Amino acid sequence: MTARITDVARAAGVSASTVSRALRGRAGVSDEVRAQIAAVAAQLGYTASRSASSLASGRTYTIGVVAPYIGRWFFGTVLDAAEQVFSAAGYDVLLYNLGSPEARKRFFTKLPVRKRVDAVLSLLIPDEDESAALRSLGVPLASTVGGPRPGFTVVGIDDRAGAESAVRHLVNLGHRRIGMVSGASGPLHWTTPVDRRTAYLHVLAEAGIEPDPALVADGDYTVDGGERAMTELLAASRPPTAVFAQSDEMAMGALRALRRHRLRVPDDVSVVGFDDHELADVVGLTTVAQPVAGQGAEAARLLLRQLDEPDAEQPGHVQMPIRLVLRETTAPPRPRGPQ
Amino acid sequence: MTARITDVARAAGVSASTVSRALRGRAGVSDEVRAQIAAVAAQLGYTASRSASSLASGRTYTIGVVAPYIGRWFFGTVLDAAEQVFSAAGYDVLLYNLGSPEARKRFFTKLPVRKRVDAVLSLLIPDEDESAALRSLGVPLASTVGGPRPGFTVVGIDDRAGAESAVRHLVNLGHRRIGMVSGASGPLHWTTPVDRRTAYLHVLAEAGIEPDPALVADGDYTVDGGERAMTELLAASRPPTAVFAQSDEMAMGALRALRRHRLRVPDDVSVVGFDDHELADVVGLTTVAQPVAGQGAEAARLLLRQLDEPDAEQPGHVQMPIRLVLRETTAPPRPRGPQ
DNA sequence: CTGTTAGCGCGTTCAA
DNA sequence: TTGAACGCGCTAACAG
Repeated sequence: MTARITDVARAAGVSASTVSRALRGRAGVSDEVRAQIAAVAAQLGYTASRSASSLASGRTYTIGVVAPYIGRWFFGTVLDAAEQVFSAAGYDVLLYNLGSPEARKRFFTKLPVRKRVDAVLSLLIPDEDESAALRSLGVPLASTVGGPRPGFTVVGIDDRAGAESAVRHLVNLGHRRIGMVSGASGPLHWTTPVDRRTAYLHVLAEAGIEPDPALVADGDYTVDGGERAMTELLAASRPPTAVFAQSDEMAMGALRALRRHRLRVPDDVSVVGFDDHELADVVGLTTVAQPVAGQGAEAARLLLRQLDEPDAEQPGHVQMPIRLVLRETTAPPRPRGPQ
Repeated sequence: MTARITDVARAAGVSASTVSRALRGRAGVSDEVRAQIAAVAAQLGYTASRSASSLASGRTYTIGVVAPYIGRWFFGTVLDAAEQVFSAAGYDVLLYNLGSPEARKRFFTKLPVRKRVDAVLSLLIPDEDESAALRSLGVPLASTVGGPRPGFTVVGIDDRAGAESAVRHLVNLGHRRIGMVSGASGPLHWTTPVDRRTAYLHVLAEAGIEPDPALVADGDYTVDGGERAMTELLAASRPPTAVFAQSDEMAMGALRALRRHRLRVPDDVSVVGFDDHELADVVGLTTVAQPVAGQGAEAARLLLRQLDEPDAEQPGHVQMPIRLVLRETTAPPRPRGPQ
């Protein structure tokens, strides 16, 4: 079997406590003894059992990360960046993928992270009960999505400002019939789509454009959903000359739908996305760029800092910069519109 | 604090052992006592401490997943699917993102999963030493990449057949100057790019085409790398009329490079990818489709079966189906080639 | 600076 | 069917 702490202690001719102190870099061990122990431990291939040490110390050196749909670019990228920060600091990551309602319910009722993690990073927006459940863990909490919430350190962007810049861009190009492929309107307590919709309506009002319900469709934050939504918009009696998609993946689905309808972008229809997806550049998508990996890394760092200095002041909300990236899917409307 | 097993025992008027047995569904507890205990536990919000129970039992109900670059579509998708299978079976997932050489080295020397996981799923191809390190954990091992390896259950595809079908497609269209954007040729012991390269050379030989080293460039499995590689190929004295990219992400980078050079696809240059990325459809990319999520889910299932029935026969290698998907980035070469 | 003692919260014998 | 005793491997508090 694998070596235990007493094996190292015996081989080094010291007590188990000394080995423990030496290996964890705690003070109170002479340099030579420490070096000796390190050598013996390395030779025996000794690693302290996390179960045992966390049982004894109460610290787990593990961070719980809860996410919906890891396969989605946005979440995968955030997770990737956060994981790097955590593991560089010696923390492991316990991942919970809560895409399905059952998985989500199971997680929040059983709360398998209880006593298993030192902190939680949430990539999803919990509702009131879920928030309370997380707070009951008694560990630092952070999130990279949604607005400020009590008990959480939230690293996000100004969704309204971002969406406004996208829609305003279309207005400035001269579009009047501006559609929107919105995010999931489902039971998720997701403020993002709401904020972006508010921004959309706000800019239309500002420009004196009457909103048309037939020009808004739900794209469920997926490529396929975006395609369906765009198809729906194109079926309107007076289809849009420009569309704001609340995510790049939906925007790409919209592009696919347009291609299938033999409509040209941006000649017939302009499209703006949101995220600056890794592949947005490939398809020439105009979009609102946000620092996705940056948000994951920053949230991770803030969590680690809370762990290191529990008493230090913590920002409740950090806002990262956004910017409109102009590419090739937007242009002024054609004189007479599509068809 | 959170309730411990003795709290439940006291409240239910039984001993801790009985609570333990009752809650884990072990035999030897009367139905009424079991129901009573379940009620009390639920009311107290009791969940057994994973640290304590794994220390006592040796089982962790945790699976370690090691991956490079979770942010990459392929790995994110595999991970997503695998996680769903694991969590549905009551297992947690410990994620290790080993993108950087330092992270990778740290992981394999310290082996933080020792005594922490019941099994390991590897999304990367370990070299000999790394394989040995994983085997030394003494737990079931599975992988979704590369070829068969001792000690591992590998769920993969026939890389050679897949690459051959892609290159043969180009040959059949009439192309003679066929380039390749290959995968990382770095220190990773990654048999995939080697297999795909072998297939490429094999098909060329079969067609009586002399391979030209100037028509092969390394794209590092990234979009940016694919763009660089394509740019390199275009700088050749006689550039290719068709290109096989070893991944869709590199193919998309190649498309971007072509667009920047004002070359049209497929009129000037044909492009074939590999993976059938979620967005391949959006850009109309012809590619070799493989069941990515399917591989993750299947590997996870095989791992769980090994945990349930340690003595059952296990397949060492499972091959999933592939197929060439024809879209719009491939066509016969123009009579006189580009320029 | 180092060793000894006493748990951390469970699961698992063994008796009853 | 149940309970008491023990130990999983480690860290923390206390001596020395």
